[in-house]
Amino acid sequence: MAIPKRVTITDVADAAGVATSTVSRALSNPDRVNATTREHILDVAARLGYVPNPSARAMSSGRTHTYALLVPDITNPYFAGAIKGAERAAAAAGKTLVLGDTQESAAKEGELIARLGAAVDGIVVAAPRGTDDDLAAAGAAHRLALINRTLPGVPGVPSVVADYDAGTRQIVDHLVSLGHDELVFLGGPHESWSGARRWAGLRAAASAAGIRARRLGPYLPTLQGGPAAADAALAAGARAIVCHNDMLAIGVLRRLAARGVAVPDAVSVVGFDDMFGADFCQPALTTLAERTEDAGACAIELLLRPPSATGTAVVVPTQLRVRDSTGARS
Amino acid sequence: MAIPKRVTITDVADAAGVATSTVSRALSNPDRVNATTREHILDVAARLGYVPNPSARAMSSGRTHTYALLVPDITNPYFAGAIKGAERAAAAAGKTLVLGDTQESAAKEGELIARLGAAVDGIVVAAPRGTDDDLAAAGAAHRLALINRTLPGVPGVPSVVADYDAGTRQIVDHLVSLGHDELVFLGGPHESWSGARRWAGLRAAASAAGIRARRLGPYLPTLQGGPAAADAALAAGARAIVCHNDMLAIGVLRRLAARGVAVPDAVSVVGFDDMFGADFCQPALTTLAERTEDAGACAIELLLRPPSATGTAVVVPTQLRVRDSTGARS
DNA sequence: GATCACATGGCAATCGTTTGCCGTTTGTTG
DNA sequence: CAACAAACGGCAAACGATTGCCATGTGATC
Repeated sequence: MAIPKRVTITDVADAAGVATSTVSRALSNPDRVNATTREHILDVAARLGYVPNPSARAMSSGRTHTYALLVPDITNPYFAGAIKGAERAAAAAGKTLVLGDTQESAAKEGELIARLGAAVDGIVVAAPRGTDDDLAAAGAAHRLALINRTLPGVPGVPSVVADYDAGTRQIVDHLVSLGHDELVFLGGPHESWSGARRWAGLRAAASAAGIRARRLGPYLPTLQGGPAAADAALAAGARAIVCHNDMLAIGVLRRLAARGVAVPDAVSVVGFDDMFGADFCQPALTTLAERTEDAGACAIELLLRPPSATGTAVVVPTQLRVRDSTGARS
Repeated sequence: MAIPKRVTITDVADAAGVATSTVSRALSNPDRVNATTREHILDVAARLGYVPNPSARAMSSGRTHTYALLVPDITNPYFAGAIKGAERAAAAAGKTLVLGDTQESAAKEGELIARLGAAVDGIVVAAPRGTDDDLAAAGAAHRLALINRTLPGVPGVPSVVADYDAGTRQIVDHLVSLGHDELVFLGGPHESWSGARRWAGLRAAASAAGIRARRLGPYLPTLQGGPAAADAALAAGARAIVCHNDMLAIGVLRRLAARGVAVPDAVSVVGFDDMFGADFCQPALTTLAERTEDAGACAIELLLRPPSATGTAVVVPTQLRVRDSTGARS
């Protein structure tokens, strides 16, 4: 099973009777050669099955045409959208996407950035776990773009964030329209940047709407966090519960069902993310959808653009998906 | 925001007062240099923050230390496990994983193989969409490994497959023990290799157990396929339904619920994959789990190994997860 | 008809690393 | 103490592409 020797640019040049430089230009700088010559070279290249060697290309040009996407946990469906979007944007631009799983660890994240930094033209970090300083340092050494995190005061590191302000307002408006006059937020880990934004948004929106908002937690942002969170919410007399994310929300739903609490009749539950499964859990979850696919694509596009001196923060809209887990206050 | 110039092996060599070859060997061939020298070089390298340039390394050594994983649809949670496993195995070996989404298309799959083939040391194709000929050709040009597909008669292309024979036997045994004496299989697309294996296994197991097995379909292997599939199964008088995969099974569950058919009291439903969400849909789905994470890791490991002349087919076990969607025959 | 500009293609240096080969040093052995 | 081998480190040639610079040829312009 010998791997056939690869066809190099020299082979093409020889076969076409031109110099390698001409072949190179015919392929990557079409205006630089005569149309006839180019046709001929392209023909020969196609006939020989020539595929440029990316490493060699990277060596001389300095660009690898490869981008990296780092996520805290690949299996978390929340990130599947971002991965898909990034892959789509990269593929559309003829770029390659490499994927890294940081295992929710700031250390692993830093390691990956250092290791991949040399191999790619830019790195997208989704929901970064590192500190602002970590990220600023990384941003100084590599092209970086962030998803759901901003780096205030650090120019040159663009980011894409979900519009939590508008989103949380939608949540509050929805609950208010159902007759609720207070909500309980079941928070996730304190370090979570998006968690902080979600709570800040909820609090502001609640205050604007004249209803009360309380925060409990932190809880594990997973199914396993559900029981503790649900019990605490019930103990606090909650009628409207907003959860840090859908995983927790679904965990809460299960606990409520186990305890015989009717949703949405006795208690309303809202999640964040519109994660895969949010529509087929029982009852189907009302949740704030984030268009993570657009966010992923957008982050890659930010890196494809020439670096902008001023750090951009693209805001992607969010939408409340009203399903069956929210209802009129009892 | 100038990207600082990267430290090269020459810088390290100069700073350490040795030749570049020595630095190179100190890093990648430790036994070839004196321990003292190596220590010194490693120190200097660390102090300077030297990171080897992967492209340059690839140029001279021919190995990129990068592997590709191609999946039909990144957002399909079924593949999340394989992605995670592959990433884990690659990271453990100090390798980089690049990800490709073939969008369920044989053409895109072929394109990606051709484009990435030059950039990686090996490619894992999960649930390949290409024909046997396509894959054999690709396998001749690149190191390839397949997940859930075999290439009979083509040596040199190893694969990892789920143990559907044992798995379907478990399903049938489970149904039989619940008093069922026939089952209806709601099939997915005809081209699906695993679909064919699943049906073949079910049929054989059913025949061995002395119960009847019928196949309906093909249906869309998605939530959207549910209504048509469920209606057909009901029309056929099914009491035990086995679905091509969990997505379809959940679609079927929803349709049954909508039609007021009690699960598992009136009808039992079984899926394949133990996909994310199978445990929190309503009722929780009995399904055959595939350990896709192990499969992904295993596929990468097959590529990490020196090429074996004889194509291997690693079989990873499957397990039936009995939940709430199956019950005694009514 | 001389001059000039531009289009075109070739030469050769370069990117950062690996690795085959060779020279030197050092230690071992008879 | 001579002879030899092993250990170690350096030189320089690859690897396959890009790209700055130069040489040539062509047509346009005065």
